[in-house]
Amino acid sequence: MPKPKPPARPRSLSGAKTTGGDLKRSRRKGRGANHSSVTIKDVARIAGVSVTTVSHVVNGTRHVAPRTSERVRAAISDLGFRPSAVARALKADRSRSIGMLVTSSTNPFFAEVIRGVEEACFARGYSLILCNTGDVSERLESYLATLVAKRIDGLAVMTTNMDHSFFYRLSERRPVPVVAIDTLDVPDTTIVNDDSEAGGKLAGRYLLDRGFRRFAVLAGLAEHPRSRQRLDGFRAALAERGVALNPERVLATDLTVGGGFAAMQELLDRSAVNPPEAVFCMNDLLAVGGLCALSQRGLRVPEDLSVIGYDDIELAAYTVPPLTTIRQPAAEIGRRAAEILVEQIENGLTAARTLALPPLLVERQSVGRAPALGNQRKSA
Amino acid sequence: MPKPKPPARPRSLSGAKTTGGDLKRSRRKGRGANHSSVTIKDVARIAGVSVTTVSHVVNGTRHVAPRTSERVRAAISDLGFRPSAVARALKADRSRSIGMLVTSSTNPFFAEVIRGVEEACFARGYSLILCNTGDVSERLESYLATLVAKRIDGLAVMTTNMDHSFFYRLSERRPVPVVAIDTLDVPDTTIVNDDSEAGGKLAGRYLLDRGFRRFAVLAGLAEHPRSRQRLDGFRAALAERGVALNPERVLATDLTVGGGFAAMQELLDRSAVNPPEAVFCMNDLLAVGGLCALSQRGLRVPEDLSVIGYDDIELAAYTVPPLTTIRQPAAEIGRRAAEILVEQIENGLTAARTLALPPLLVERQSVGRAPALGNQRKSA
DNA sequence: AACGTTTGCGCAAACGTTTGCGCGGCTCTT
DNA sequence: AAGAGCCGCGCAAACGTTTGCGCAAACGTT
Repeated sequence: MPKPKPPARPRSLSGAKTTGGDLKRSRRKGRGANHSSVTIKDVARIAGVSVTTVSHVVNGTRHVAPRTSERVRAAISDLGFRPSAVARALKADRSRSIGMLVTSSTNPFFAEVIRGVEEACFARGYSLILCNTGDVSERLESYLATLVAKRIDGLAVMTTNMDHSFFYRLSERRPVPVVAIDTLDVPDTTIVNDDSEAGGKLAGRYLLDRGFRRFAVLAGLAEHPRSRQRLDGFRAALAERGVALNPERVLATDLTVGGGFAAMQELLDRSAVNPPEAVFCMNDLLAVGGLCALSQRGLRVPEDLSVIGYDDIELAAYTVPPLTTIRQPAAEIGRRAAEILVEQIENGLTAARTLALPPLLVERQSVGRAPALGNQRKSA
Repeated sequence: MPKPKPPARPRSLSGAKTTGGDLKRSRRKGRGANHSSVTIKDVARIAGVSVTTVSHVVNGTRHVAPRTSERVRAAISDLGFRPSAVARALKADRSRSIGMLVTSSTNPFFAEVIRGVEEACFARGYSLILCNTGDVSERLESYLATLVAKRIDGLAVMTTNMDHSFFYRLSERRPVPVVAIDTLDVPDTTIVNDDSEAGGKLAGRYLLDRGFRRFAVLAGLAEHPRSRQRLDGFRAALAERGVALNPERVLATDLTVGGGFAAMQELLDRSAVNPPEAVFCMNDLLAVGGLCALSQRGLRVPEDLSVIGYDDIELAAYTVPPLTTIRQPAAEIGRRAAEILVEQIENGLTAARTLALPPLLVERQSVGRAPALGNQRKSA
């Protein structure tokens, strides 16, 4: 029973001009000598002005005489007045907060995107409500209900295995502007992405340039549209040079380290004869797992097998060996998504569009050179 | 003088271009046939009852005749009514959201803790507002102001390099219950932690048991209290067996992969003669960086040098070699912190206390055995 | 039949803001 | 000297809930 501290709030009541009636509550709401719930009325009383005036000096919404304004400001800082965002939200019907639905905020790539979103939101004066759905639909529904109840101004969605019906349902009675991140093909919705097809091509061409011809890929599950797109790009790059990708060498797995580890093992088992020279992993997590599996089997990277990843998570620079990978500008994706969202919130809905940021090849040490082409010079 | 901003709230879909002058808002608030801003009044009207009754059936706060209740429920679902959490927050002076101040949500350990916090908050009906401070104090202040304005019900703080003045300032006019995570020695505040000293001991004893005697430590910067505590535990374990830790073999670095990489290089440079047999890294990020540096130098782990980490981030199981480490129950720490916070919010402030969850040694492959003791049998 | 008691529900105030409307007093013009 | 305009400010009504108080009708008891 920690006795609350002495009343930080003088509350010199009455004494002022209100002639309304003689009964005055000395304390609002049973909250005795409680914390700083000082309201605009308190400020007004102390400064000897109306709440209107206080509001206007706080917001700079109309001219106030310098002397008055000064008194008000003094009262505000004396009392430590903080306008209630809650009351404002009620009045203005905008909460200045946006919700973010994400499969798992612990995925390093997602985490980076989230940071970008949060950063940009903050810069624009919005707060971010984080919601981990784990892609389970009841949680998702429940979160959505909460967010709607909280009257969020916008919604950012980054979910891997979301079926599209979700977006359909969302758009039919769309409560707020929505932006989808790192996804594809969602109807009538603005999307921010990297250009995954370009990324896949980058990987394919690079591997070809290094002289490789026999590839394997650790792909996402079939539902994951991003990894399908990357695969398309990869295949396209191969096709440009007349190289085919053996479908049996494309393994679907979920996009986790564990998935990569297991998939790589399976790949090795499957391809005892005629093994691939290089494997393209749909994300760095997969690559990390794959690297680990290779090492367990006593295979060296890149001497025995080359590996290329996707995302360029922070750790990719410090794997053994450091991972050559396709960089997605994760934080930038997040930032842009948030900016677009805020833009939509503040300037009204614009037509849905897709923004695809260019990926970038980051050359490190997990990709070697095919022996037969060792003499060929490329990209210092 | 700042011209008041333009109305700027079109909100209505592009359908009808409302020419000025002909004002005939058929809906409240100029929001055309827009989304679900249906209020309790609408429900009341449709159901033919008072708002009081609607409120009571929504909240189950008093008996309502079955027939009435049924009508109300029907109206609610017909109209898609969602009570406004904003209005509720205003009325009840509790927002059912809590703020989380964190240095960087991208750190894998933090990310896991955050997930735990978020999960537990959600389970208790609270939402989480995520704030990345990057440990820069202006951002922190700014976030704090925002959170206070939003009338958060509680605050979780997980910041690495926070000086204590912050907590002092926080506690002097404490706006809400606060819980600090993964920190130490903050005055008058509930803390949730792992028992880092025990963790340090675990690491020390394990390494000793494996026969090692010459150690190095990749520590956090001096300010980081957690790593100081881990170091204390480590030293204590060594002292139990009369082994000393050479202070020159304790490197202070910031707790990142890059930091670990650099620190390991420096360590190697420094200790060309009489190199350590095993190095204790204050977190797994450091260890990952260290592993990478070792590999670059052509040193094998654990044959040439053993490495033990701290945290057990997900990736630790997939490094090359897989990392032996001290596991912190990260998500559990987050969950417990959130539960304590909610408890404080709902049942009033309790005395500040510290909860230290036990860490656990996870044996993998980055720690070998000292040659001289190779014959000794221990834990399969 | 008269009177308590219970049942079922509504009135209206309050939560902390913002903002349209309007009202005095001052200054300027003629 | 008198109107016109401007300057500085306040009143009060919202925004969408919750909830203390109280009222009418139905019920149960003598």
